[in-house]
Amino acid sequence: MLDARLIRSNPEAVSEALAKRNSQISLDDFLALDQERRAIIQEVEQLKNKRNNVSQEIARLKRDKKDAADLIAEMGKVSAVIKELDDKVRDVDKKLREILLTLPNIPHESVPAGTCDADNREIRRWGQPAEFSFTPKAHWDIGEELDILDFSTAAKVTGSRFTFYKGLGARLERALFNFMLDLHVQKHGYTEIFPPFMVHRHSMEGTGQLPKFEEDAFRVAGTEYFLIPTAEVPVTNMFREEIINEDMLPMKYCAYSACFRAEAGSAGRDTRGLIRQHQFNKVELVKFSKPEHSYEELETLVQDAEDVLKELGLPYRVSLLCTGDLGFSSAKTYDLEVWMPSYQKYVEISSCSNFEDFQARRADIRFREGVKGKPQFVHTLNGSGVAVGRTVAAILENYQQEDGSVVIPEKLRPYMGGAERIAR
RNA sequence: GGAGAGAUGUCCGAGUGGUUUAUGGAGCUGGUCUUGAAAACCAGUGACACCGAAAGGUGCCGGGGGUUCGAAUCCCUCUCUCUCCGCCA
Repeated sequence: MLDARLIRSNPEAVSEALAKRNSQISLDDFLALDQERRAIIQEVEQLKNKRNNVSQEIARLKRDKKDAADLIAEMGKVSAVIKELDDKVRDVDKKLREILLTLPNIPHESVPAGTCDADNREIRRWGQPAEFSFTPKAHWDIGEELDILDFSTAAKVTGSRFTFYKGLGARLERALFNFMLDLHVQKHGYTEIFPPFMVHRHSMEGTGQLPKFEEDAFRVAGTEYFLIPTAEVPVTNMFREEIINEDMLPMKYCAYSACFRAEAGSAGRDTRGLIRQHQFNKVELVKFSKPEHSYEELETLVQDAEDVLKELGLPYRVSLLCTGDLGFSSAKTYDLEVWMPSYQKYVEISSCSNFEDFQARRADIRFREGVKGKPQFVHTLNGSGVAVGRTVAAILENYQQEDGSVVIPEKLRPYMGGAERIAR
């Protein structure tokens, strides 16, 4: 959520910034409502002041056993007007908030201008894509041939875009998120969280999934609960409506969770394999930072996510998203893309963003500077550390052997009961 | 799911319609005393949001709505917490 004061004082700059991210939004309605709101408030507060004073006067008269009928009658009218104006303010406030909730974040100045992913800027690469002496297979074929991934049974039991993992496949999935959690907790100093997998509407609003993207989420019928699309939602909202002590910052959390996404509008895209599922596992990194340090925190967050891929020996690149490709809530995002031999390209496996105070303002997450300082909004950041299903896909494809077996990355073997290879 | 109790400022905790526009304590800040600290004593300090150029004003006692000239206090409703019962991993 953007600061209403910023829009009020600098509307041209705001609409310019929003235009850069393909968001042609007029702020005229907002500005008109904002002005109306302040006019009504001034009027109604004067009346309330009068009412408060006269009520004291009535109390005094009653104590002295004097007649107050005239004043009471007069205040009856004043109160009726106050009620009317209060209703108006409430109505205008609601409209203003609705507008604010649909405005995306303003991109950071270091974000390149652009309209789509072709305009994203590659920052660095790590690792060499493996040369195969044979034609590498896609992970869904590898997985089915090894009998560790079963898509058709999942389709029978649940539907498309779900998967059964079996045997060492299931073990690999579990090994990966345990490995990732240990890495972030022990090496990178994050505090581990195991969050609820459902949240209420306000939390979804707090991190920016709602109200605009409701069709992307799964809602539990008959309830107000949503299945979380990422652990970012429950973990960031842990501190909703809180004022954090300055000396607690920065705070770093990592959380495993299953993630649920309706993938509305993705029909026909990545229909095979593990890349685009309605349910997948992910280890998420979440940071709360003081504003002046949030961009340093973003860089280390990206490095922490990269470390997962380095330890697993998976070639990847880091790209900086352009203004047009930026997520709704984000001010700046780096994507980590892992090399996927069957695609012959890099595929997104992590997305690391600084939301600045956009989420904090929606969820009301603040901190206090010093003992007497005024509370101000924190900056929130998060990134996948990393998506587990896509990591399985990447391992199967990058570590596949000519005989159809898959070598297990060394760092993962302790988590796999010492197994070195998955074979038929 | 049933029955009951509760939610007040950073914390504890008073307060059932008008000198409460929130009592008292703890805490916090400063001071006295002390070699220093603690204790004691004295003084100060009350969240947060909004409107306003400012002076100042308005709102806020879990959330929302209502009654009233006036609500922390009365009514309705929702959420959460606790106790007991039932059910359950």
